Amino acid sequence: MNLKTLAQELGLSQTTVSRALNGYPEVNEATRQRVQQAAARYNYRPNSRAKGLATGRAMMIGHVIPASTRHEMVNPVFGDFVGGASDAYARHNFDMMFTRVADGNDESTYRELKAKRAVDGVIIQGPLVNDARIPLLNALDLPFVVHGRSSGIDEPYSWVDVNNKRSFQRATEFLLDLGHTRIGLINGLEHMDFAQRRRDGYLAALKARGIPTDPALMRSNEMTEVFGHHQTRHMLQLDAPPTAILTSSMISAIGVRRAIEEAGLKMGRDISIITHDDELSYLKNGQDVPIFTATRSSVWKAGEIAAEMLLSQINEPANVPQTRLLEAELVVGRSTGPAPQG
Amino acid sequence: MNLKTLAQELGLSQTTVSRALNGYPEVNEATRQRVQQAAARYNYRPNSRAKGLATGRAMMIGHVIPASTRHEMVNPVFGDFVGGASDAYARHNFDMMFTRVADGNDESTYRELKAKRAVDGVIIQGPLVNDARIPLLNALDLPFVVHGRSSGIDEPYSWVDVNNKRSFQRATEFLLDLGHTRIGLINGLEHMDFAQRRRDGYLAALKARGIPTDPALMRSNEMTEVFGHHQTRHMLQLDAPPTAILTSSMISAIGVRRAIEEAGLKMGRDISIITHDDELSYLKNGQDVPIFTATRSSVWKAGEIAAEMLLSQINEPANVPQTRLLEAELVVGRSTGPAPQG
DNA sequence: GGCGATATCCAAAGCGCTTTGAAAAGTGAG
DNA sequence: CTCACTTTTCAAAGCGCTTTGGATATCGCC
Repeated sequence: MNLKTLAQELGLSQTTVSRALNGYPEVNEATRQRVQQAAARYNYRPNSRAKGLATGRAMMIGHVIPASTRHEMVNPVFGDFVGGASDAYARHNFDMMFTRVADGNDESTYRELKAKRAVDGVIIQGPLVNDARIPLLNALDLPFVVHGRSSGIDEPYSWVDVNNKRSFQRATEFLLDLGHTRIGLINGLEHMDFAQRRRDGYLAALKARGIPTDPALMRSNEMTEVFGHHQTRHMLQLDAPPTAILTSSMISAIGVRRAIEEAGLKMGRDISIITHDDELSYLKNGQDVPIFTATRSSVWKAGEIAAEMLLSQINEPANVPQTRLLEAELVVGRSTGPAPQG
Repeated sequence: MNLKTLAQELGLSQTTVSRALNGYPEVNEATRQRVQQAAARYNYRPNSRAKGLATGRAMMIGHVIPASTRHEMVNPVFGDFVGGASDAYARHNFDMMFTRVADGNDESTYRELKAKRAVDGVIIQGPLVNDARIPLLNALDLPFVVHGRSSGIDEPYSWVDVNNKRSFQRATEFLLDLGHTRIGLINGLEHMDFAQRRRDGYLAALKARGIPTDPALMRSNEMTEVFGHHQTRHMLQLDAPPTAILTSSMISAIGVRRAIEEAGLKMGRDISIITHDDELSYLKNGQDVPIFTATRSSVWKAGEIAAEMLLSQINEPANVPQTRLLEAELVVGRSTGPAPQG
């Protein structure tokens, strides 16, 4: 069923039928009813490609996923962010498109997306320090919103980010207040912008109290369970092991806990943990009382906000760029306690 | 830049330019070179909607995600499957589209996808027992492949599945051979088809050895870490606690292990665990020697296979339906050992 | 030198929609 | 009953591509 035959069926022109369905005022209310009923009866939906061609709108948002690290697509943080975004898209009748791209082909992928007019805008996830995608997309004039920020980029762009520096600074101060002075940091990959900001927060808090930093206590890598476990085991074997560990994700925190328990220590008594908690849907931090003391900020929510921002910019290109800085809350769980005496 | 102006620029007709770029033979090789170079120079890409309208192909595969359970999209199994699928799509220049759908609106969503011609085919994930989507899609005549099967559906359809029954039967037999007779089953939601098949395998193995089944040892729910932990704690408090536990996912196995360790028991000595391991990219089962003994089958790979199957059906509607049953391997890790004497 | 076959290119139609500009129908005042 | 307006409908152009059915140029061969 298409417009043409539907119009014939109704004895009307395509114009009138189209307008009736799209809510234009210049069509008699009675006719509109007739048209809508017929459309429902025949289960008519305008062909999305034809409509897109005529309107110039794709009604589609692109997400580009680097294939480099398999993890990216599969990363639970990624999943939750995308879940939130797609809620927003659904509200506006947009769809989301995923393109996996071989390593290093980002640029041509974005160019292609633009040239093909496949999407109305894109979301950038996991920005690096000095991320080349930002100047590229600005140059391409393709609407975009970044989840996170990119240190070193001067030009304006739209972003939604958590105040990573502040939240890790607060978490570190919290541990310092409990008397901890040897605090480990198990962080994400160093070239990721968020990891750098978290480290900055950690360092700032230590510096403010005149606590020296120890490179042996600062590790960064992809935040898997195994990584958390591995690094914790190493740190515990140091001559002066940490009494507290700060980690960048719940997943690695699970590994940290595992290493602690394997060492016969008790979390929250012998050694404290604070983790960043993205409030992942399938990885809840305990039921009522959180297992881990955590800096908490919902990445699902961030996805919604970023998507709404992007859609608003597509509709109103005037109000670009927009930015939004979210503050993480510091929630106290059972994984922190006063530094052990000794 | 579009075909028309590119053709003008070259002093050729749109026909020739189009054919040159699409590799048709009836164009002089020299001209083709000229055209390709010009296309590259202007960074020309055919407008995907126009192309789709002309060809009737969307070059897009749909994935519909029920919003009911937030978990769905975020579920790591989902993520890995989709990762594998998108690898296959990328090879064939297809893109993937995600539509989140409010609970219970599946039917209208699929109808709409069909009517709008938004996609060339869809993938069904997480089939239930007697899943209504299968007859619907058959009726709609929209190409689809199911990841898993649906017991109770008679009509033919294409699927890719792991031999869940057999693999859990083998795992159970393995435990029985080690002398275990009280074996717990921590399974996925009962209305999920895979959970039912796994239970069947478990029951078949017990029955073959004349071991009575105990409902107190069979639990099913969404497979979170917390669920594994919670159920294990309960089971360990029984008068006759299990000496082995079979669980349906690595994530809940982690919870199982936590409960075991909290109880002061040692995994692999006091109590054995076998888990199903989907070989999730970010949740590896140990490095060289697996942590958990596991029935192993890569869900990433399954995604690739399902996607290839769907694409082949789109190109060749004749060879429908196809099916593919994957056998899981049983890999021995450090989580199993002989049943403790007692 | 002419003829059929082949290689190369082109004009125009068509995919299914939106939207412009105009026509037809209806309305109320004079 | 007319005229000026508003309301309602329509024909046709256009979005950017593919593809059909020719047209034109080239070639081998007798």
